[in-house]
Amino acid sequence: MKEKPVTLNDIAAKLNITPVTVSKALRNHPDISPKTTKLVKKTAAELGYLPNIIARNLAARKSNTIGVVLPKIEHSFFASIIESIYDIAEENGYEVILTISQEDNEREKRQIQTLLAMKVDGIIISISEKTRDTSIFELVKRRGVPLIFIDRIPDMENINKVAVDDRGGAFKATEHAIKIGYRKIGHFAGYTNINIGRERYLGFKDAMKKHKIKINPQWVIEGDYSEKHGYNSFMKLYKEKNLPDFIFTATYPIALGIYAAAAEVGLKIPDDLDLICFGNAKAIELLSPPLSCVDQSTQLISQHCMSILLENIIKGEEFKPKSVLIETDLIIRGTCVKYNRAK
Amino acid sequence: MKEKPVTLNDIAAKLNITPVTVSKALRNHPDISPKTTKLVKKTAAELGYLPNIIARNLAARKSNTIGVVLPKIEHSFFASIIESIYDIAEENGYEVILTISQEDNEREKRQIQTLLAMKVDGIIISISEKTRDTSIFELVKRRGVPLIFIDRIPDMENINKVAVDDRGGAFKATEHAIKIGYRKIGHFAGYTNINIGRERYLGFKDAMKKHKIKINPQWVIEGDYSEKHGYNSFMKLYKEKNLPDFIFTATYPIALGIYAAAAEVGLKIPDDLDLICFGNAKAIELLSPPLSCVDQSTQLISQHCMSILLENIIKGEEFKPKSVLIETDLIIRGTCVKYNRAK
DNA sequence: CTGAAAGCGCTAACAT
DNA sequence: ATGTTAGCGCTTTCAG
Repeated sequence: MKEKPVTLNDIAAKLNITPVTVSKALRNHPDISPKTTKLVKKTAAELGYLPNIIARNLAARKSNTIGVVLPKIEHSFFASIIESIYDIAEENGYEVILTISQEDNEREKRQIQTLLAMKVDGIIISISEKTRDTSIFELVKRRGVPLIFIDRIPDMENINKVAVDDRGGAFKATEHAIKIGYRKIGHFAGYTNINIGRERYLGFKDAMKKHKIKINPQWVIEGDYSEKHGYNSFMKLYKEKNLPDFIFTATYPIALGIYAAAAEVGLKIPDDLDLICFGNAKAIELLSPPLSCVDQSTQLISQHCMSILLENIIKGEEFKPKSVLIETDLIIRGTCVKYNRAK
Repeated sequence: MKEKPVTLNDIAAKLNITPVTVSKALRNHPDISPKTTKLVKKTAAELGYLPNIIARNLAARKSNTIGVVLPKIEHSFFASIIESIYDIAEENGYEVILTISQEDNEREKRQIQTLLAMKVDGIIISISEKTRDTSIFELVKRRGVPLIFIDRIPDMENINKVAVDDRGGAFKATEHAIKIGYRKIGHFAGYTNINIGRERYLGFKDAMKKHKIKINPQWVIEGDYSEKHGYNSFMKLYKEKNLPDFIFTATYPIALGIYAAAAEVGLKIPDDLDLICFGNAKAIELLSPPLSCVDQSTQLISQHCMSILLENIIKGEEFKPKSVLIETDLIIRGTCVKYNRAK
């Protein structure tokens, strides 16, 4: 019933040559004469030969695969990043194995172990919001497996990383709000145990400090990166009748939560409450009003990430860790346009 | 410098037993005494042993991996599906290898070949919008690799599939528009060479026919599933001053394109043009007005899909193909609420 | 309960 | 230019 897969041996037998010759021919090894190579390839195609990648990887001690660990995929930032990673990997002849930690650091750890066990040639990771223990990353390094962090990066020395200029971007956004006239400014922050939450908060602080505006600590609310955080934090302040005029949010889902909450209680954006967020997405472009944001190029992140990782894979031990910082762009749409609280 | 990975042999040597015993102990084989098993596991942990999955798979002729081929990932429908697939796979001890065809049928074909070459235990696929040739799927079947199609399904006999009741859902949406009073109804369709495009069009037609409304062919525009299709098709009709009162779109990105185009030319939704789309997403819930839609449960799709596939993997040859049809729900939000063209 | 033998399908090094 | 030998690290019979 079930077709037995053809192997190197089958095609060798048919041609009265050895499997080794076939193997080499298939991989365009210069040893083999063009004539034989051609013949072998033709026969392989006829028989519907597909190499057993598992056996190949075992023998070659190389998997031609890179592992990726992302905290989420249902988020346009990560979805977009992984799409380009796949594209670039394919162009360079690599497979990719994606795992999703779901923001769970234990799961993340298990997934990294699995990736090591699968003998991936390199690992790309954006850590979960709960990750604090870096020992697993040290293990990867000790094993000599090239590793690169993107966007969400632990505090470690001598690592490859592609970070976004979170602090600078947050500064730009906050300063823009100040420049158009806002003073009562809040920040719905991400957890500050992780770089992106911390840096975005610092950028916010930098701008406030530069313009000598006192930060109202009640308006700075730390939480996760979700809509829920935005919704709940807004509602809390709303019930306390303690809303600021303007909020800078650490992610776009947080802003989405605010949109939903504001609609629910009948407050108008940007008239009653104005906003800007960190991170771009199709979803916020079509909001009403379209949400302004700090844009981070996922294209650039993926490109730098892959080029560093591939170089590291090729050079191996002698490769010196590289670090790239991606600049951000301020995109002003329907929010954060002008001061709306002329009381 | 680089740590050499510990193997079965290393831990066998240390314990003065054979690798075979170690191998069995690690996998809780009943052969081995609890005492030895415990000792082996302890030592393995101490040495930081990680099994070489490649070698294991080669020897066991089983990869414990399922392959997934999706046309896109930056689309909330697929992102959501793949997230649950990962979760369910993990619960059942399977790895997943995801590939993305980017709606390219050639790439899709290569990816399926790679998956076969990697000896995956099963394959889940949602075909690209261009796929017409089904020979590669026949090959998979001949090779005896369990295969299941989800959502986008080719015309084939005897296959596992989890489809959505596209026709019924499209009917519901269109009929709802008719019931609230619309008569000038258009449909921005997907390519009808693929089931979802075809079925959604048929559902639209069913409803029109049932209510004896003539379909204006100029208002039925076939295209891909993108925003661009929505934008361009809207603009075309707009320029011809030939817009219908109401449009049912085959996907939510198409509707997003219409929102963008309408905003550009200053037409108000739902007053000047009303809409409903097939497929739900966070992004459309927060539009202004929130877009009504036909909702398809990604949860259910993933669950059925995985349970059928896993059963097929276990039963092998004797398994009879299964087919599931997922019902849809009409979600009415800020569009498609009442007839707005009281002229 | 433990081990010895054999091999999964392929590739790398070394001949010829 | 082709073949020989050996082995990647593990698992599966089958013997003891």
